[in-house]
Amino acid sequence: MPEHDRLDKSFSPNAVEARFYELWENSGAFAADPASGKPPFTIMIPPPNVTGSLHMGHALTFTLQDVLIRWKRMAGFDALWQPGTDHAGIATQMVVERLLAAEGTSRKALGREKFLERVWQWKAESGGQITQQLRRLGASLDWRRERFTLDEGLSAAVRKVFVTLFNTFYDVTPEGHLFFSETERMPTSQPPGFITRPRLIYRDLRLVNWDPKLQTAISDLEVENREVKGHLWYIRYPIVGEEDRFLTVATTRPETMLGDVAVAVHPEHPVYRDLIGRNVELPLVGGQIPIIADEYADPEKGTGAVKITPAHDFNDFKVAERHGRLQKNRVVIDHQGQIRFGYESNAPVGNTDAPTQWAFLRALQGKDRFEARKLIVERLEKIGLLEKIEPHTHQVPHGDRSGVVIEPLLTWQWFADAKVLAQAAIHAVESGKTRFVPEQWQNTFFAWMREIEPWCISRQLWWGHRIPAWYGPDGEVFVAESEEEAQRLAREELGRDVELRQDEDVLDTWFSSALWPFSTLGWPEETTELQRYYPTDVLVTGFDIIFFWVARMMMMGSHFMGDVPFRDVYIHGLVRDERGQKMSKSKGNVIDPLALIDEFGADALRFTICAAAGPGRDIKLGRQRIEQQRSFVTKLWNAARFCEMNGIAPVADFDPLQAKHMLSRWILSAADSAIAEATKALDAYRFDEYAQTCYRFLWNIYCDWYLEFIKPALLEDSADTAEFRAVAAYVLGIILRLLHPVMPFVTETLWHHFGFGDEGSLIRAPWPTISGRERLESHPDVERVIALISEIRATRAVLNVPPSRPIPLLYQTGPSLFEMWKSEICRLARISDIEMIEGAPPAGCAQIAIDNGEIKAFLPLAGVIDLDAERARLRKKRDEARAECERHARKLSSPDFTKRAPPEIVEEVREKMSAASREEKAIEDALGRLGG
RNA sequence: GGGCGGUUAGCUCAGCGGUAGAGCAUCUCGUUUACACCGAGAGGGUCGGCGGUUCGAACCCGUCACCGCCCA
Repeated sequence: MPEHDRLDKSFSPNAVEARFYELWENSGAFAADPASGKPPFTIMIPPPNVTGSLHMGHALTFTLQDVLIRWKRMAGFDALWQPGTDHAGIATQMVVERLLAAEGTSRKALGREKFLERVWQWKAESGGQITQQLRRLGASLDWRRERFTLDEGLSAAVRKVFVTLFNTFYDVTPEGHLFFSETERMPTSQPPGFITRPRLIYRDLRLVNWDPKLQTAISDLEVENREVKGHLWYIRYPIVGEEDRFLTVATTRPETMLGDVAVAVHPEHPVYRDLIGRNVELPLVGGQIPIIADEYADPEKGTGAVKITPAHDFNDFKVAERHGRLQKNRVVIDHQGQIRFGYESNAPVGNTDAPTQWAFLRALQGKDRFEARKLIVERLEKIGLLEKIEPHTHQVPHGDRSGVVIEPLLTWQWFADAKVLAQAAIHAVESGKTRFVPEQWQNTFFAWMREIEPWCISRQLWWGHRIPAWYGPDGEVFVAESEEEAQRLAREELGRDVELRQDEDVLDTWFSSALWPFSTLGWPEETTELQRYYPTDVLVTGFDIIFFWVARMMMMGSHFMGDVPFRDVYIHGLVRDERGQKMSKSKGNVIDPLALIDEFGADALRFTICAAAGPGRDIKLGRQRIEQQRSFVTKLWNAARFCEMNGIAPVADFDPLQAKHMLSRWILSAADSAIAEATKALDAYRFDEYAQTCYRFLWNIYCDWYLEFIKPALLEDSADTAEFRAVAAYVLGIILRLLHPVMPFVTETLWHHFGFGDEGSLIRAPWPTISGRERLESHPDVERVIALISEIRATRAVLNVPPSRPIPLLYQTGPSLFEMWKSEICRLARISDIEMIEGAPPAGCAQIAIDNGEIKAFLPLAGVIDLDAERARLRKKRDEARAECERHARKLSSPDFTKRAPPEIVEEVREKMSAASREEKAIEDALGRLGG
């Protein structure tokens, strides 16, 4: 053992964590090495927001990833764990805007350029704190390769992808196959014939989810539906040409009536069918709108008639599209969520003699949508067109960042044709090129991908990748990777130099994240990294992120790389609090992983997470659980301390195959089993089983039995002592290596302390392998001794013989077991002496039986124990044996069973029955001796 | 309304066709070369209900109930 201080009485994580982390990082232990010649193993982290700070969800996902990467690194792979952050367009812009507001200024006051400077400044000062926090967790990311989605390289990839997709057209063959054609110079004014061939990225006037607070489009995924208690307002629309006849519609958003273009009823509706094709007057606004037939109108809902407002409702938009002649762009609410007539192209109709309420409408102009709702309802009531109001609970879309009600808004945006891009990704999962673990998540993936809507990729923000599109004087679009290139295209198409204006908008952050698995490796350059590490081996993430990351990375990776971005997608659960509640700031049940690390150490947190990470389950975590699991870290520490005190240290050329003693062979064999099980568990992403295997082996085998068995030899220096020490050290070395992926700090500390290797070298140590063919053999003798000692202990406990009172043990026939293991039995079962007896045991003995009564022993306790208690104990055991015997007998007596069940099962049951019967007999004998 | 997942010992969860398991908690005993964040032991479950398939079901199928998510 190296010369240094003894291990402290307890492990102090805080004293070693930072030091080891630095040691690893500075020595290049985390670094992937493309030149290594080892097989690669790659994990890309789904990049966290640059604004983010470490929460329990991160702690979970990064712990699992770190376990995998450390394991593979030890197992001889060239492990690349690619770190980085994304620029989080909305979140970051909000953070900086808040700062500006506090300084009394604003984004708009600063102007775009100054604002962006400010954001970069913020990023330099406070961005990416999560990368520091991940170090506290022990995450062994290859920091030298850290990337940011707005890096020059990644930005170039974004531009390239955008331009390429813009210039990619697709067609569908009659067989339904997609094919793509790229052209670099497709004139904006497309010749006829090309018009039917859509681009993979295009600009379109469509309804999008508009966040009136942030004033940008957001994607479907950034919208969350919240249940809201609202109302259903029943509004009467006068039927044209009939006095006092109305068609009543029910709506949750009365203010949108200003933009109605029709009323729809079900084509088969018994009452309304005759109204189809006629008109109603649009109240307040005036003018006539048609009554149309559409199955969207559900006869069961409301009145069965629905108002159609295509410019402000997704469903209505589709209805209007089906009825081509309807005016689709009748916009009455603007980007700030205010009433705005004449916004785009339309104004109130007001061209008939219907009672248009001009003054009222003028007063509405510029009013907030919710205030307008109130005013409109009041006015309708006043003129007698409000039939009734019912309370109504419904789902209302809210922006997940801003928290305000989303307004569907008709705007020009850029879209990616997700439907087409999804095809290859769907196929990859169908064909097993990418595998979900647990498998059922593929259904979620399929459901989303098969129904996917066009992906709105433009955002009305400043922080992000500016859309590489430039507009000419007459609105011609030139999409290019640079302004010079756009100029060239413009010159080519227009025949002259013109002034170009770049699109003001930026791209959705997820657009760049989707490229992460290859853009970080240097794409579009053909780097060695790209060739070596793509496709990556596994993506580890939560199910809430399947659509955001998994789906989009799959789409982009499949399209641009021609292969999936990852082979496996491991989906873990969500972290919840002890009671199963989702952690949220508003509930106040958030736990800070850094506080837990401070208190219990990173190893304890990591082990707790790992042990709880069963497949397809959410993970309930709280302080208490970590406190409990910390005892395992302590157990390891104390076992090591015991070893240290007893001069256990690695023996240089120790060969486990040469170990002679039965105990040595038994523990080495058990270690082999633990290695095999732990490795198998990790291979199957069974983090819980991996943790449990290590736990059991260290605690219930190594500590509880092996160390206990060898204690006397350590003390007295017997012939076996040297071997026992060597084996103990060897097995400790296995334990440290097995546990290193999940508990890197304590294991690394002990590794060096015991002289297994240099300081900080465990991370590079080889993953343990099974030591030899016969190691997985069984060792019935040791198992029997353990069973015997356990039986004696149990008997003593039930009979209230205190451990402080040694008692003798008698045995009848001569298995050498008792002689061979005499001292162990005596010590561990608190036996004073072991003696062989001839003939029947003396009266008043308690009987110990193992191997179904094959091996018997007796505790002569006459006068010491309560014979009634012993009788009761034996009767209970006998009844159990008898019941078991009968159960088996019943089975065997059924001809159905013996005829139809597999013979080996029948044989097994027969075995069990006879064993139970022998046991019953043995106990019966003992009872007889006790006269009961 | 559609889909997915869950319902097993007081708690947290394994097991997913051949006699119900672990950890924690509870109770009893215990200072024995580390460890009371410990050691030895014990008690505790008709595996959500009902049907079905099977020689045999916690496990497969159907159905219902309750809980939780996701999508409309």
